[in-house]
Amino acid sequence: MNASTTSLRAMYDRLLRRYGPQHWWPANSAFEVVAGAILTQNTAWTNVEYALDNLKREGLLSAKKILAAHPRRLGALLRPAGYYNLKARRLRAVSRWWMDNGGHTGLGKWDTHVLRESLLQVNGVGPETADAVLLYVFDRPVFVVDAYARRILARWGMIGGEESYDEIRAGFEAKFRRPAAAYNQYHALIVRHAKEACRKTPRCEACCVRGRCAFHRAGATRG
DNA sequence: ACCCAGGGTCATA
DNA sequence: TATGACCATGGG
Repeated sequence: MNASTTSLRAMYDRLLRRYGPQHWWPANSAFEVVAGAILTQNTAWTNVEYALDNLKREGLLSAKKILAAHPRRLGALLRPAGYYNLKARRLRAVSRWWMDNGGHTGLGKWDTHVLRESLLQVNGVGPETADAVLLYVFDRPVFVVDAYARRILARWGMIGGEESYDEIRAGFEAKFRRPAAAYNQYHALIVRHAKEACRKTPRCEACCVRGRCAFHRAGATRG
């Protein structure tokens, strides 16, 4: 991570001033965050909401109910989120993990590193999903490196863009040591900024690594 | 008709 | 270790 450009603290202050607190993760329970983290993999959040609404309506938004549900039925409810067969399996896997380890109460007592390694053993949970759960479910001070964060850090000149997940994460955390609340806020602000700015300006400063980003390519929008 | 979205796994070389 | 195929829907 290249610190020669803008400081992470300065960018954080600017984003917070511009957008205000973001109140993430949108959910009514800890397990809903876990489910959302799986469902949002490479998927627009609006589609995830449809699937989460389906689960709620059917009373299936808990680890226990998901494990008890027929895989066929679970898949049908997840359909709007895409990859629904895959995600049905992943949701089951993470539900099993959740239940076997005492849910929010039991897992909450674990050391952060141990918790992360355990999450990574679950099929369908990779580094980003694991970090999202650590941060938004268990309030651990970790930086979630999603596609937006990668693009923005590249746009800010802090990374080249080709670095590994763990490299970016470690670099960020080394230069921005804060309580979990700040990492929570930062990640949410990045997503907010990337989405918002990218849809309103011809050459946004949020996600365009060089020149126009994919969203602004000819034909994508009339920007 | 194309492009994209809050990734991860698995097979192959 | 590192690429590539695969997973699939809804919205711009």
